[in-house]
Amino acid sequence: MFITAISKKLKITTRAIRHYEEIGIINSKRLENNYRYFDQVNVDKLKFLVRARKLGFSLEECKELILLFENDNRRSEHVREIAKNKLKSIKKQITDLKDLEKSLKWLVLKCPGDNKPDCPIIDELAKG
Amino acid sequence: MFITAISKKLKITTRAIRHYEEIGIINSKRLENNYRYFDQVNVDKLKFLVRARKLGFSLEECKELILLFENDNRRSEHVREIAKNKLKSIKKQITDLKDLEKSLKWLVLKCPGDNKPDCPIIDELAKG
DNA sequence: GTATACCCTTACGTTAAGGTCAATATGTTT
DNA sequence: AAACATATTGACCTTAACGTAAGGGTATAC
Repeated sequence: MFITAISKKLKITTRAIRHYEEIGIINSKRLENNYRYFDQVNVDKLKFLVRARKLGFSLEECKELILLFENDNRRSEHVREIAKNKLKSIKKQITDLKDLEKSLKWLVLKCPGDNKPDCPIIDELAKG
Repeated sequence: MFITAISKKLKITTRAIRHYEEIGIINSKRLENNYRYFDQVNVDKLKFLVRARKLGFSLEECKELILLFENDNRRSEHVREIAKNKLKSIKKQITDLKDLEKSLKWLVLKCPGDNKPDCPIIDELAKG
């Protein structure tokens, strides 16, 4: 398959695909005219990558996962460890964002939102 | 105050402070030796900025908030609108992350995490 | 007179792509 | 064969908020 066909199939841009190749996550063959050609193996890898990205893994992490994907001697504990770490960081992000949400909610609630300058939000940010 | 003193006081790096100045959010005076000098007004602005950053506002948003902070003719509804928009985007981020968390949790649970290659996480990412 | 603790500017690196470009390549009309 | 439309290529620019390093000035203490 050519790059545009895959990009449509996987709903990602051609630019993204080239980027993944540039940083060595995936690869492709070249035809005589220098066009990229993706065989089934490469398409499957790309599919894997897209799915992993959707699960929140960074490209670095995806790279690692693909190596495991391709390694028949992998240990599932290794894969699980990566997923657990990601889960941990996602949990932290959620906690942090919830804290922000709480503070912001409270401030928005306290602010009259009228045409006068007195504003508890500004006051809170400015307080000594 | 000099830049290092403030950075220690506000627990941010000197690089961050210079950056804020570079992009025109804050400003400072210069002494004869070209050192930055921050008077009380500038320190207060920086404090405001640091607090706003902690609440998750981008530097662009902080810039806007500081303009309102300094504008005695502001309307509190303007400030409230900015905070409400931020709140909305934070809520969306939380929802998205929770979805990821759910998927990952399930995968981690299903994976045996032993020394064998069979891994439901890999299978899930690779599935047709 | 040198050690150290500051301070300065310039400028490239980071994440994960998206945008834009000119230069080729291919395919279809005329 | 020439004109035109569409694909593809690599390369460089941009984003956010700094981090990091290089290379050099200044101030105080010992």
